Formats: sequence, structure tokens, C-alpha cells
Amino acid sequence: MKDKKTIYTIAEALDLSPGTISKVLNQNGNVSEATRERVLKYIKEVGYVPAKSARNLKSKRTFTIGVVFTEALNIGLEHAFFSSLLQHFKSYVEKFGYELSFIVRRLGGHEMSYLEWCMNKRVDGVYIVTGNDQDQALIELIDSHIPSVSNDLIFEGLHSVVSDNETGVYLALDYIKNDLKKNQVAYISGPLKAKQFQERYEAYQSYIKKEGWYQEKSSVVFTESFGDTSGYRAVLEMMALIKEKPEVIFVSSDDIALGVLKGLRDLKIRVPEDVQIIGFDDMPFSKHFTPTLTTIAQDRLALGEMAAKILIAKIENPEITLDEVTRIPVKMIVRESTH
Amino acid sequence: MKDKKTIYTIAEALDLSPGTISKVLNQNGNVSEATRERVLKYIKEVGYVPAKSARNLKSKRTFTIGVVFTEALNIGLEHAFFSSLLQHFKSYVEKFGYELSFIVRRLGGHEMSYLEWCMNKRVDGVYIVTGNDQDQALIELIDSHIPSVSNDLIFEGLHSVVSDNETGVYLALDYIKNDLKKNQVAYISGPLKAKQFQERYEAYQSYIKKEGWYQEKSSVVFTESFGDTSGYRAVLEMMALIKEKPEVIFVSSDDIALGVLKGLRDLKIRVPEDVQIIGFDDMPFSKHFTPTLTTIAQDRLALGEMAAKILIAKIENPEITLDEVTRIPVKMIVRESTH
DNA sequence: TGGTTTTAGGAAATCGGTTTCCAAAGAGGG
DNA sequence: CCCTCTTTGGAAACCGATTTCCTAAAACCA
Repeated sequence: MKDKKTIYTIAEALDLSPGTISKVLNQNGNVSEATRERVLKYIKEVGYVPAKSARNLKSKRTFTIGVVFTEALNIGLEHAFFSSLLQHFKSYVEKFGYELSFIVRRLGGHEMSYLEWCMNKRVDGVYIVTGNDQDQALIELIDSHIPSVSNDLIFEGLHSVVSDNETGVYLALDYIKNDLKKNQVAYISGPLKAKQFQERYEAYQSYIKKEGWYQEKSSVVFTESFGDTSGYRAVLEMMALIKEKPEVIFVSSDDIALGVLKGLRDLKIRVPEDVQIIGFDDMPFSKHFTPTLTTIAQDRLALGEMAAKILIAKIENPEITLDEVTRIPVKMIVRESTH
Repeated sequence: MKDKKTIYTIAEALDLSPGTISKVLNQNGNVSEATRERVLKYIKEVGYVPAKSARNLKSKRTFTIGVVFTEALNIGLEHAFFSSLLQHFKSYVEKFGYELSFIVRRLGGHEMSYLEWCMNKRVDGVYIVTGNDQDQALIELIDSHIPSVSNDLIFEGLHSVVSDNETGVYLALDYIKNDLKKNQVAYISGPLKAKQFQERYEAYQSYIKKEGWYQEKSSVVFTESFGDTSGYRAVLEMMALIKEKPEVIFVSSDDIALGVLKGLRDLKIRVPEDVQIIGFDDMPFSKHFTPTLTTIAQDRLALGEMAAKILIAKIENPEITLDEVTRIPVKMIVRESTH
């Protein structure tokens, strides 16, 4: 029973040829309804499952997508935002029969590049959840013929699906200007190595300049990495150095904002009475912070699914032409941290 | 250049036989140092990478571990605790050349069981991050000959690596009794379908009984799922029904506790002045809650790595005998939510 | 009924490695 | 110098599907 079951075993048992079994399995080729059913029935009976490696070897398609998930800057799978993208991407591609496999850079002891790994595995496509645009090995992969899509990097020749960060920043600043009627604002940014922080920072700068708002040097602080601990340190640093206390602090991500809230609490600065806070992302837990966090919501579902849709389209139709960058709309969510 | 490169191409170019190339690649067989280097050099030059599917087909080993990550009860990859386990597991097994592949239950349109998928892919082992112990398909997988390990389920015949939940609960309750000197305590539990909540709940019950602490019916509430929103609802429900307000609420996970804190705030109940809160898990963000959360810390690194270690041991030595359940110690971390 | 078109199913090559077995050449020993 | 032992590398079967090409039988048609 637990012996080997192959297409040959089956064929022999049913007095057919292996080719016929294969045809039944792939529902192509001409097989009579009668034998089709006979084969299917027998297969179910003995619990035969075709070996994927054999199939892959011959047919070149693996129905596997390689996932790049750089564990730099504190963002591994532990980072809720990116895990969430991966989750949505995964759910979507699974509907089309694709599976995910993490790209590994060392296989059984020796290092290999992203591209080598992908060729070795013959993945059908590559999904970059987070990556480092300075990474030569990643660039090599992007430049290869393997279809790829990213929810993070923006790169010549790479299809990216990212939030409309600029509009997000403008929404927040317009709100500060028109609703809160403030202009004494400070900014806490994640590391600019990450593309989204870079875009948000640039949008911030351009808005400030356009409005002519006064900004002293310390009113912009960069964290050294992702995560609440970084935010905690950043806000302490800012408040220690800044002369004119800000009325509003705009923080470039919610997880960093959590640390900022804690830092302010330790400094006995009340939110929103003494300073108001706006975050970016709208993570699930942001609505339960103390105070609950006003933020710019990213549509994680749309980000992940659109990336999936594009990648599948590229895999199944290599000739397709698409915009390089797809922007997903964001929206503002007002909660207790501003009023 | 971008044409096909196989062991045959290489062999021809170097005037050797394919077998010899294979021997070089696998550093076994007798090959002279001279040709070894010649082959290696040429391979590097033309950028040849062996096709994994061909290798797998012959050698049966795939160096791939299937990951079961049930997306029930709100716990997908988005759940920080389980993502973290997966992250640590992944980092560990990668050192030994294993890669991870999510187990998918529908491949190219048609449903398949966990076991079918695993046999189809010929995975070397299975890692259950989260699973449902009522799931017949999962049980079938566990009962199969494929080596497996779990960080969640505890099951006859399955190797599990889990926290010492009982000690964790006792630590918290001893602290309530001996340090806080309270005994008016309530409990908010995650759904008992999840093994860890079941264990914690049982430990709680046994302690309460042992101490003879008074408990009215509403002093234990179960959430319908994971996540802060569940906690929010649960605490509102509890406070609405309970007669004798508790002095301490013990919440069976930190993410649920976040919602509890928010609920109490909405009810104008102060923490820790009016009621003290103890969580379970010690998630990275728990130290930045308002107030910061006293909790029982689980060692996520140890959980993930130990699971990895055990699985690799089982794969590489099928005869090995191990304890079915490995308990990882927990410790108590006191913060502002108690005093 | 004879001739033509379909259809069902088989034979065999192929994908790209791994591995066993074997022969030739070189090394060692008396 | 002859014989044995070891090294080196080749030939070929094999892993388990897929796929093309082909033939025999069945169906169709006038």
C-alpha cells in the first residue's frame, strides 16, 4: 500500500499506457469517458498523487512564486504591515494555483544569489515584499527575464504597486492646515532607505516649502529602523533638541507612532492637548492606542492583491504591457490623537 | 548565453561526461583535483545552475519544509505572534539548507488535502505554525509518515514545542496573590479552540479552585477570536454583566489585552488605579501600551528554533526518539499595568 | 459497402540530473 | 618487469511525469 505509486504502476494495473494516465490527469488528449472514469476511480482508490518534480522537469512551469522578504531594518515577517501584504498576496495567487516559496540565499551551506536560486527552482515569477534597492543581487534579479512585481521598491523595469504616498502626506498636512488650523509641525520619518519613507519625506518637504511653514532643524528626525522602539528614541531626541515645541507631529508610520506616544507620555506631554499626532498606515491596532491614532490608511488588501494580479498577468502573458507603477489610493482616518 | 545550460552542455564543452560534472557538483565520487577545478571554474563562468526539479526527481530529497498556517480565527500571517515564530523557524532551517513552502489546499483550481500536497511536492517535513485540531485533513497529515513538528497543536504522535502555559498562569496568579495581595480576579480568554488558550484556561481554573477564590459567572469571558477588537468587546461585555468589579483582569494574550485597555478607557476605568491588567505573550509593542503592560513573556525565538531543530533531527534521522511535548519556559515581566 | 474522417490509446523520446557499475590508466610492490 | 591495487572518468539506467507521433478501430457518409 505505501509502496511507490507512479503513472506506470497505475497504467499496468489498468492495462493502459502511462501516456494515457497522464492525459487523464491533464484532461487533455483524447481519452474516452469510460477509461477516464476508470482511471480517476482507481487513482482515488489507491491514493495516487503525481510527483511534482517530474512534472516540473518536463513542463518547465512550476506554479511557484519566489518571495523576497529582506530582513533588514527590523522588518522580517514580524512586521505587521508587510506580513499583511504577503498574506493578501498569498490568498490571491493561491486561487490561481500558485504557491509561494521564500527565496533563500544559502542552500545547504553555500551562498547563492537571488537569481541563481530562482533559476535553480525555476520559479514562474518573483514577488518582492520588501527589498533593498542597493542590493546588487536584487537588481540582477529584477533585470533578469523572470517576471517580477514589488510592493516596496520602485525601480526601472520593475512593476510596483505602492500607496499614493504623496497624496497621503498632503491629506494629512491639509488637515493640519485647514481643520486643525496649525502650522507648527514636526516630522518623524522612518529610514529613507525604505522607499515609502523617502516618498513621504519628499512630499512633506515640498508641502512645507510650498506653504512656507517655519521649520527648525530638529523638527525632522529620522529613526534608525522600523518599529516602536525607534519611535520612542526619536521623539525623545526631537523634544530634547527642538526649541519651538511643535503643535502637531506627523509620524511616517503607525508602528513608529506607538513609540512616539509612549515617549510623549514619559515626557508628560499630553496628546492631543499639548501636541497632536498623525500616523501613517492604519494598522489594525492603531484604533486601540491611547489615544487612538489619527492616521493615513493604506489599503493593504488592494496592495497585495493588485501585486498578485499583475504578476500573474505577466507570467501568463509575457508580452503584456503595463504601467510600471500602480498607485493605490489612501484615505485619512481621524481619531483621538488629533481634534 | 541565455540558452539552456545543463550538465550535458557543460560536459560537452569540457570534453567530459555528464556523470563527472554531477560528481563535481555533489563533491562525491572520485574526481581529480585538476578536473574538479576546471569544472567549477567553467560553471562559474557560464553561470550554470542545476535544475532542482531534476535533482529532486532522482534523489527524493527536496530540502523543502511545508508550512501549515491555518487562517482561521483571524490568525493569518498578520498575527504578530505566529509570524514571529515562522520567522525564527525560517531563519534556523535556512542555515541547514532547507526552504519553506506554504501548504496550499487548492492547486490550479481543484482542492487537495494537506497530505496530497505534501506527497505531491515530496516535502521533507512539515511545520505546523497554527492548525485546527478538529481538521480531519490535518490529522491525516500528522498520522502520515512525513516528519512533522508543531508550535501550536498538541496531538498524539505529533512533536510539539509550546510554552509552559501552566507555569505562566501560575506566575501571574502567584504575583496577584503574593505581591498585589488581591484575590478579586477576572479572566479574559481567547477562544478555547486554540490549544494555548485552553491550557491557560485550565491552569487558571485549577489555581482558582485551589485557592478557593470567589468567582462569579461573568468573571470569565471568552473572545470569539484573536485580536484587539475581540478584547474590546469582551471587556465591555464583562464589565456590563459582572457584579463585583474585579481588582485584576488577567488576559490570555497581549493583542487581546490591547483591546481590553481601550475598552476600559472608554468605560472610564483607570488602569492600574481601578483595575490592574496582566497579559500573556510579551509582544514587542506591549512595552509601549498605555499603560505599559505587565505580562507573561513567551520566548518566541526558542519556540521557533526548537521546533526547527526537532524537525531537522527527525528528517535526518527518522529513528530518533524524542519527547512528544517540549515546554519552553516563560517569565513574568512587570510593567505599569500592575503595581 | 467502400472510402474517408475521427477517435482512442500506445510507443518512445524527453526533461536534467544522480548513481551504479565498469574499464583504462597509473601507482605500488616484490 | 610483471602483477595487483587504486584512481579517474565514462556508459547507461533511472527518477516520473509530459508530449509528439502514429496506428488501429470506430464512426460517418454517400
